[in-house]
Amino acid sequence: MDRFCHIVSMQEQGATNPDQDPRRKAILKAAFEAFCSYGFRRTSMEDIAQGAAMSRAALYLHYRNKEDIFRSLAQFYYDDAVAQVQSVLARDLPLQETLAQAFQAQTGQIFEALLSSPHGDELLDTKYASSADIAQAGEARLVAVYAGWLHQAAAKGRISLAVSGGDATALASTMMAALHGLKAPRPSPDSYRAATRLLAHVFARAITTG
Amino acid sequence: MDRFCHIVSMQEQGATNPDQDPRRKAILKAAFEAFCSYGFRRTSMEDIAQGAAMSRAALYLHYRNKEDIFRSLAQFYYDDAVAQVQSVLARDLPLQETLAQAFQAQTGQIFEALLSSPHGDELLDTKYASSADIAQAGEARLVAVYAGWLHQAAAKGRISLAVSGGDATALASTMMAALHGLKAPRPSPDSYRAATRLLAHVFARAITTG
DNA sequence: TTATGACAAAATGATCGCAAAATGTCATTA
DNA sequence: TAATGACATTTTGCGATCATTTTGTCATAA
Repeated sequence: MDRFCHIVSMQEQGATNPDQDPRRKAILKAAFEAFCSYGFRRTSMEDIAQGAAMSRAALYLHYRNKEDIFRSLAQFYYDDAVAQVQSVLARDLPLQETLAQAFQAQTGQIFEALLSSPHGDELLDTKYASSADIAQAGEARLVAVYAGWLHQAAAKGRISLAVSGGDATALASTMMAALHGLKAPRPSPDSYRAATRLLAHVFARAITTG
Repeated sequence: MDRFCHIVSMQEQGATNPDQDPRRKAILKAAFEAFCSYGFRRTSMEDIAQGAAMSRAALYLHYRNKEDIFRSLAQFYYDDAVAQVQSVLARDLPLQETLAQAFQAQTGQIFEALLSSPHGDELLDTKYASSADIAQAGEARLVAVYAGWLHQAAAKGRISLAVSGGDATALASTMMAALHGLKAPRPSPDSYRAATRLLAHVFARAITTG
C-alpha cells in the first residue's frame, strides 16, 4: 500500500514549497496510514509521531494539530488530482481514452485507498466536516479544469457541446457529480473501475461531433 | 406539500392489496410528514397517531412498530418509482425526452421531499440502515426496468448499446449510480433538476444510433 | 537551532442514578 | 369486532463523577 510515497515522490519540484519538506511529507505519510487503519478519531498524535519516527512534540513544529494534518492531506489529494487530470487531458489520446484515464486518475490513488479502508465512512465524514472548504475548492478546480478542456476542444471542433446547450461548465459539473455517484458502496474495486470507464465512454460518446 | 396524497391516490387499483387500506395509507401519510419535520428518531408513535387521527394503540393494529412503518414507506417509494419509470418508458417519446422524464419520475416525488427536508441526512441513514434490503431490492428492480427497456430498444434498432459493449445491465446500473451522484448537496432543487435533465441528454446521446 | 521529555489543561469515555418519555400489550368498551 | 385507555416495561436524556488518554506548550538538553 505505498501509493502515498509514489504520489508524493512524483511532485518533487519547486524549491521552497512547504510541502517539499521531507519531515512534513513523512508526517503526512504516517498520518495517511494511521487514518486508514484506525480512522480519524482513533488516531492519536502519538500514533502519527511514531509512524513518522519522531516525538509527538515535533509534530507541533510542523502542524498546528491533528485537524491541520488532515486538512493538509485533503489539500494534498486535490492538488494531486488536479495535476493528474490536467496531465491526462493535455495528452492527445482518443476522446474515450482521454476521459477514461482522466476519471481514473482523478478518483484513483489516495482516494481509493482511503475509501476502501475500513474507516472510509468516518474519513469521508471528517473530510466533509472539517475540510469542507478544501473539498469544495478542490471540486471547483476540477470542474474548472474539465470545463476548460471541454471549451478548448469544442473551439477546435474536436467535440460538440450541443448536449449541454454549449455550456461547458454545466457539463463538467454534471460529469463530476455522476462520477461521485459511482463511489457508492460497490461490490468490488474492479466493478468500480469498470463503471468509471463505462461512464467515461458515455460522456465521450455524448460529446462526439456528428 | 401534499405530494404524498397525490401519489397515493394514483395507485387506487387492485382490491385486497393491504396497501389499499385507507387506514394504512393515513398512517403512512402521517408518518411521512412527521419524519420530514422531526426526523425518524424524534418522531414518536404518538405523533404519527395524532397525524393519522387515531389512538397510538391503533397503530399497532396495522404495523408492528415504527421501523415497520418506515420500511413500509421505503417499500412504497420504490413501488412508486418503478411504476412511474415503467410508465414513462412505455410511452413513445423522443429518446432524450424519455430518459429525462424517467429520471425525473424516479427521483422526484416522495424522495425529493424527503431529502430536501431538514432531516434528510438522518432519514437517508435510517433508510440505508434499517431498510437496506428494501433499498437494494428496489434499486435492483429499477436497474432491471431500465435494462429491459434498453435491451428491447436495442433489439428494435432504436438505440445502440455499443457504448457498453452490448451490456444493457451494466449501462443501466451505471446510469443509476450516476443519477445518485447528482443527489449530493446541491445549491437548489432547480439545479438538481437541471443536472438530472442534462445527464439524461448525455445518456440519450451516448446510445443514439449512428 | 532543533528536538525532546515533562507538565498542566482538556477531552474522552465508562459508569451511575434518576426522571421523563416512549413503547408494546391487554382487558375493557362502545 | 375494531378501537381505546390504562398499565408495566423499556428506552432515552441528562447530570455528575472519576480514571484514563490525549493534547498543546515550555523549559531544557543535544
